[in-house]
Amino acid sequence: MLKFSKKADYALLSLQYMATVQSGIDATPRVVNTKEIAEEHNIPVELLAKVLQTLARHQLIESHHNGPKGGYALGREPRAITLAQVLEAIEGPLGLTDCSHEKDDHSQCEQMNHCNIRTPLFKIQESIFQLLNSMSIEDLMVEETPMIFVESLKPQGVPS
Amino acid sequence: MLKFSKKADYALLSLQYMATVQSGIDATPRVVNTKEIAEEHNIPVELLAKVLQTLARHQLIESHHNGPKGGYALGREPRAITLAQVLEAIEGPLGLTDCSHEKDDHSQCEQMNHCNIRTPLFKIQESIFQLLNSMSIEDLMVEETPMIFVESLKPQGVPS
DNA sequence: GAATCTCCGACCGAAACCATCGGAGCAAAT
DNA sequence: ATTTGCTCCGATGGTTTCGGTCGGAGATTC
Repeated sequence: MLKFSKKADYALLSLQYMATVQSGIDATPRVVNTKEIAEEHNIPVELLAKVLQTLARHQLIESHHNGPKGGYALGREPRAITLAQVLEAIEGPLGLTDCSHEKDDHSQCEQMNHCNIRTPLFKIQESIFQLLNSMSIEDLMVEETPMIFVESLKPQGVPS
Repeated sequence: MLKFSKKADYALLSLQYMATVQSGIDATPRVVNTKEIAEEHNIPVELLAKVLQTLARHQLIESHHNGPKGGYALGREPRAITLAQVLEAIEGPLGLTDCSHEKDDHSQCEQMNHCNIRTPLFKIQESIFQLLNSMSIEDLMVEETPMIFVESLKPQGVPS
C-alpha cells in the first residue's frame, strides 16, 4: 500500500542522478543520455526511455537534440522540481480517492451516495500533497548512509 | 497514484458506520451485519464480507457469533483505531518502496545497487506514517458537508 | 431437529502494470 | 552524402494485483 510504482522510482533516481552529475558545473549543464542512467542503476533501458520521455513531455527535463552527444538535462534547477510534480507527471493526477478529481460531475460516485468520509480523507490528502510539494529533487541529494532499516513501522501504542 | 484501493475505502466506510451507529449507546455496543453495511453504502456484499473478515482477523472489529442476530462490532473504541492500522490490515505492510521491509537481506534491491534516494524517501515515508497514525476512526466522524471539491491540486507556484 | 442466517476460505475473470520490440526522425561525425 | 548513434513514438505480450463471485461450514433461533 502507498507504494511508488517502479516508473516513479526510476524517475526519481534519474532526476537525482542528473542533478548530482551537473552540480558544480555552472555554465554548461551536462547532458546525460538514457543508456548512462540505465547502466548506472541497472534498470532496463527501454523502460527508462519511456519514463524520461514522459518527464520531458512535462518539461521537468529537456531533451537536447537527437543524434550523438544528445541526451537529457534538467529543465530547471533541482530545487524547482518538487516530488509532487514528478509523481503527477509519471502517474497522472494523484489523489487518495477517485472522487478527488471529478470536477464536472459526481455521477461516478453513486455507489457511495452516503459517503461520509470524504471530507476527512481530503484533509489527509491535502497534508500529503503539502509534504510532497515541500520536497524537491535537491532534497534527494544528500550524503547517503549506506543502509538504514526502519525498524518499527508498527504503531507504537495507541493514542488515548 | 497514491490511491486507496476499494477494499480500503470499504473498510474505512464500514468502520465509520459502525462507530457512528454505536455512538450514544454505552452499555451494549450494537452489532451490525454485513448486509446492512453493504446496502447502506451500495457495495457488493461478498466483497465487503471479505474486508470485514480481514478486519476481524486483525482484531480491529469483533465477530459476534454466527447465525441470526450475528454480526460485527468494533473491537475497541473508535479513537483507538488508527488509519494506519486499518490500511495495514487491509493492504499489508505499507511503505513507499519495496526495500522498506526487507529486514533480513537486501538482495532484492540489487538492481538499485547505487540507490541514492533511500534515505530521503524513508523520511517522507515516516511523515506519512505519522500522519496516518495520528488520525483515527473518530476523526472520520465529523458532520459532513455535502460535497467539497478540492480545486487546485496543482502546485501553486514553485518554492524558490 | 430443521431451517435460516451468518462467517469463512477457495476460486475465477478483468485490469493495471512492467517490460519488450520495432520503426521513424534527426543531428553529428566521417 | 553517407553512416552512425541517439531520441522519440506506437504497438504488443506476459505477469501480477485487484475486484468480484461462488459454495461450504458453523451457530443460533424457532
